[in-house]
Amino acid sequence: MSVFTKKKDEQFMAWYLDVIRRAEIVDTRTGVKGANVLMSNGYEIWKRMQNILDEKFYGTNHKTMIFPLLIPEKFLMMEKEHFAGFVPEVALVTHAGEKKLEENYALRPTSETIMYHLYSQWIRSYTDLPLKVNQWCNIIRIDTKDTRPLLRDREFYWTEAHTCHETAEEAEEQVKESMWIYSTFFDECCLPYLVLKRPKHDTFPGAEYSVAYDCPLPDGKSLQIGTTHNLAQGFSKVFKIKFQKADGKHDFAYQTCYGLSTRVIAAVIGVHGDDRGLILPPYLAPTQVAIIPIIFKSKEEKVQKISKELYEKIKLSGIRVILDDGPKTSGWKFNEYELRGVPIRIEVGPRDVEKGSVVIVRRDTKEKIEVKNEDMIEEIQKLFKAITIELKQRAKALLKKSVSTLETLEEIEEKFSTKKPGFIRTNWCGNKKCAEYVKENFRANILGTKYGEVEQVFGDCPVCGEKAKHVVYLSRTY
RNA sequence: GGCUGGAUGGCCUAGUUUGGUAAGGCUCCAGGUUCGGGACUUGGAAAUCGAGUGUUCAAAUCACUCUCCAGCCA
Repeated sequence: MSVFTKKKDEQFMAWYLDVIRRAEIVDTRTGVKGANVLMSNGYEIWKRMQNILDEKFYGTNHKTMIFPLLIPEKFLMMEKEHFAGFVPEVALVTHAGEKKLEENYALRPTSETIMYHLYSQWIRSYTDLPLKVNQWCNIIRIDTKDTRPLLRDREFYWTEAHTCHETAEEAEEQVKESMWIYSTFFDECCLPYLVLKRPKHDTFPGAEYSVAYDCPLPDGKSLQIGTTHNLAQGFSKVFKIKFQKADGKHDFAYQTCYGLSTRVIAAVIGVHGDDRGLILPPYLAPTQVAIIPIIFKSKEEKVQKISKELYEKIKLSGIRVILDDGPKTSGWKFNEYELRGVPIRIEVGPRDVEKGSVVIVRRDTKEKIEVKNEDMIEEIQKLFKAITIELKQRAKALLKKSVSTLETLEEIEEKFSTKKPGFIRTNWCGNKKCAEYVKENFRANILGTKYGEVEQVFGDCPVCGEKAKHVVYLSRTY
């Protein structure tokens, strides 16, 4: 059996780039760095993700809206911290053709400013609260030379939700609700992750605190796949989102926001793929079942006919199925659908037609089973569940394998000198200087402390030797 | 931000040292034989060599400028 992709285990990035190109997830040949085509296979995955999330957003009374792409530059400057955090990477529209504009517009790097400008006009009374708005859109951040398709782009798609509340407690509740939405979503994507409260110096510009979802990748780095921020009244005071309370007094809204992007696609691909290509969770896969007729000369008619019948039957049951009766050889097709991560392949050959059965092959385990035609639909449904469980178990195993608890600087240094360091769980004094030391010496970040769980410190800060305040997680990040 | 490479049919690459008819593989198209793990064969299509300027009888090749891409480092 020859190998059709690069070795994932040995050169992860080369494997990743090879696979997303060949599986037609993205095409980068647009002439603009970091702004790529999300091709049908990639977009269909994103669409499934949108469906899963939208169901949760609607179930929790979020409204969907779309705000403009163009934001007055002056809005971005209103919140000083926010401005400082984002401006270096903001794309500015300064001209219409040759003519200079009187006022510059930013292409949204994120929508806080434009949304909150409107919120201040919409909200008058506590009866207008809570306000929970989600939008699906693209955003532009010219932040880096070091772009990687889906992992770090200059233009990408995301969901951003922005909420306003009457009290700090309600905002805190909203943070938890967002975490429920995201966590259950990541679970459905079969992703492993840690939920970490970011240290003060790595908090979203303008926010009170930030919580992030960090996914381990098999190459020993981590990927931030979502964030939730408690904004408190930082923005509402600047944008004057003010309301009158039941007791007649006035207050500024307590706000939260949370977002996640097409990066999640990269995480699914990176976590689950193998040397043959993608492995997609059945509920995300654009195509769930591929039927491949095995044509032999003189027996082709029967095989074609049965394949077609089975195809219609599966399609009718609501499963996303394709029948590939094209001229390529069957071997070619096997490899192609494995590359694309189709969870289940059905082979229909003369032998099967004789027996009134089919051969079903699982993408995740490569296991082949023979199933009677009449049991086929039921078996497919069963396999979807089994594959999902298998992928979740793999995710869990990867997370477990990725975290190592270490106490001394020497141990940490040694771990970071290995090929796949993963997450390191250790103690921290809370001092920014020690975080900078980690950054400079290990090219790693202090991601933060476990959210919703106080972990007992088990030693001193490995960097400065002072008494530790927190148990934190470090890793190299994308 | 710094350094180092690179840009030639849809894709990958040769050709640049020493200026002179742009070559090969993959893919694609047509036909024939095939099909239970990327088949074989015959024929065909497809490139103003990243952009611009210069040198020259002549530039993919030399010089200068620019753009974009990749990798490594900060």
